[in-house]
Amino acid sequence: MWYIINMITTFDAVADPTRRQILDLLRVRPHTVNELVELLEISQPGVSKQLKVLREVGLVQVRQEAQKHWYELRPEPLAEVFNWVVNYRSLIEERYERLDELLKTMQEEEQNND
Amino acid sequence: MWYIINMITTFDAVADPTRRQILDLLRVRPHTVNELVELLEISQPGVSKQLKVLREVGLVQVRQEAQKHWYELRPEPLAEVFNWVVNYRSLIEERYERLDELLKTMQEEEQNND
DNA sequence: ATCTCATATTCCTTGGCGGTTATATAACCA
DNA sequence: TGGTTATATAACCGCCAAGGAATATGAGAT
Repeated sequence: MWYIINMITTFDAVADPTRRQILDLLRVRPHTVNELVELLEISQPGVSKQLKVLREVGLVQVRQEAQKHWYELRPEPLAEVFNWVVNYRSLIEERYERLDELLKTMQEEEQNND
Repeated sequence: MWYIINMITTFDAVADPTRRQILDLLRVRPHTVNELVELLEISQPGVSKQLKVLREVGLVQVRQEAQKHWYELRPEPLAEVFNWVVNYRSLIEERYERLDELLKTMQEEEQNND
């Protein structure tokens, strides 16, 4: 008998602001847990827990060096998010372009009113 | 006295698979609630609830036509997600490129072994 | 007015999440 | 060995989300 329980996805992982913050920090360079604890504003167990989540979805990996655990980014799973949202890219930009045009039109009309 | 309560973000909105499914459907064309109910596998109140969430973050808008409510996509808020994940784009692709190179190297070595 | 169709809202249950404190583990040091 | 540093795990709490069933609202149709 199999129970499929609650597999967390990459989308879930990046939905949490703390975890995004961690990823943004690891994008710069690997950090130890304590370094992250000092940079974030949650307790050490809190950080360890979020790191565990990130590990489970494969977004980070650990390199142990004596007592220190260096966490580093594994960006690959973000491809899923990127590939999803990129489908909307043209729509997003299209609207911006239309907005640009609207603003231009308004400016021109304003000038014509002088 | 101010209570800042639980503002849902665009990231939260797209973290839910049902809501992503709705967005993907609305990307094709506007849909009524009942159309979505038939395409998704949750109850009508369930759909209405997710649409409310999407409305709150500005990802959809409604156009009412008699009893029918046409929901259509408002992609703008996705820019936030896109702009975040795009920072990782080079990292993702870099890795893929390295993988490509590795595969090429392996193939070449294999040929050399003939 | 009443009936029906389309949608929203309310109330409820279940379950998990993000955070905490306390404790365990593990590696190094003296 | 005992002590210290670094991290993980356990137990717990408060909160809210996702979904369903029942009900309300609202807009035609007759």
